[in-house]
Amino acid sequence: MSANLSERDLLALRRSYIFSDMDDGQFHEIMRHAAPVEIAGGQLLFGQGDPVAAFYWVGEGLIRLFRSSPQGDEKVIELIGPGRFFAEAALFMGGRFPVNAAAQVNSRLVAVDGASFKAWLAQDASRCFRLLAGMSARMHKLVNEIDSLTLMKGTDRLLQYLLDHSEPDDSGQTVVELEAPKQVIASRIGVKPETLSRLLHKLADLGYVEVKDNRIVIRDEDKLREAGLD
Amino acid sequence: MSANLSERDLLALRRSYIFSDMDDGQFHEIMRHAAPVEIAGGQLLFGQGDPVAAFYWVGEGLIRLFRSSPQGDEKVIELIGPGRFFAEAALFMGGRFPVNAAAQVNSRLVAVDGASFKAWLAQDASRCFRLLAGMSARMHKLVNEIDSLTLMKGTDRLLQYLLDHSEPDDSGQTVVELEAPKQVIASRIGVKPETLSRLLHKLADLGYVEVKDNRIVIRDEDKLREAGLD
DNA sequence: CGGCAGTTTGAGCACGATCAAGCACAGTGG
DNA sequence: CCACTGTGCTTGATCGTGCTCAAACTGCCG
Repeated sequence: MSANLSERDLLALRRSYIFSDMDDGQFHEIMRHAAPVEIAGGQLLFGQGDPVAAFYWVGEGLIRLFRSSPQGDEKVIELIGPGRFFAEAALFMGGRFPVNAAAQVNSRLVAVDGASFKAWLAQDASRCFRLLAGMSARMHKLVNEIDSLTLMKGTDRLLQYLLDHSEPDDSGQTVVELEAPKQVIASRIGVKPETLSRLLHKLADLGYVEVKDNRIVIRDEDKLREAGLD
Repeated sequence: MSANLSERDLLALRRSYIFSDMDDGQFHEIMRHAAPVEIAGGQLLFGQGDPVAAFYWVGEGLIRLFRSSPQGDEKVIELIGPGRFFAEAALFMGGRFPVNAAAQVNSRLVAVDGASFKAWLAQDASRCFRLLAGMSARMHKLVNEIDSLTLMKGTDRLLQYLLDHSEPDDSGQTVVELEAPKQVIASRIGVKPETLSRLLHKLADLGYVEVKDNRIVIRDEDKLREAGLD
């Protein structure tokens, strides 16, 4: 691998949870084993079961991690946006990716060579601790996911998703900009596209939200938060 | 903590994935910070949100890791039997347990002090690698769990559970001994107890299995494995 | 014997899936 | 420029899995 990484990406990686707090020498040493990757929207980056050669950091774009069933249905496990890593855990998992990864839109990634990274990790236990913490956090999210898939209904999961992704707008409103097409969001929250459509409509009818394409305005955040809904 | 651990448990721990391949000195050093824990069936070991002081190894018995909903329903995330660790990951997760843990039956555990363990880990990166591998494996299982909760129906999950837990019998039959009461297994596979009862009955009617209390004899393993069921 | 927990069985219902049609919009080619 | 096509989303009608509520049954223990 060579180091054709942009200055901007190097800076961002430098501040990431894995590589922060280290001197320039160390950082450039590991970046010698990192390479930029451009991938077009819709393309598969790797498939479940593929051998693991590297892990990735997202500079720009959106990566969809998903499982697919023999029947062709797919379940979106996670959507990975700019500034985040994915597949670090796979390095330690027997050499095979446990999920598929595809670009949702044109994306710019950085691939960090797995073997080099492991060698670099092995030099200092404190480096491992960051990784352990990152993996723990991800495990926690997975447990939450299992929790909400079993203990909650579709509506509740949608509400949770909306509240998790809501942000104050420049005009002072609380807004969710859907990061991907509705069908992908549907899979993410564990319902079919038709159902998501109906759920959004229901919330709109009840006056809780306003839906306009990918933009969802939250009318009454507190009411949503308490709502067990009917 | 003091070291009142039984010789048998020490030996077993010595061979566990975390502590194998190390000399006696190292091992006894860390075991000075381990303590035996006896817990009666039904008792709560720790609750979700409790501060993490230690992680555990099961010598004998069965521990139920679960989440509970505001409505009082609970979802069993995992059942941990003899020879396995749990809550190692929680050490790195901001100091709070992400799930509840209760003894399913009277159990004998070993609690390993978290702070001491982390200090011990920090001395050598290769120790971290074992832990990373263990956590990766657990993450993989969680992803599988999400997968089957969304992509499969109750019957399929039951079949998967049965096949995963089946063992050859002394009399040559393939048998599953349910490790816990049916209601717990039901929660584990993501259905209500009533539903599990009906599903088992259906499989029995179809001639795939024979159910007698906690003992399930698998009639035709291959047929089960292929069966998408009707 | 009565009480209790775990399990089973039954009847009805609700959530969400499925199947199918229709709509809006963008890109393409005649 | 306008049909033609494809894609994403919506809407409607129907169906099925699994939940809810309720009652009865079992084995177990006081």
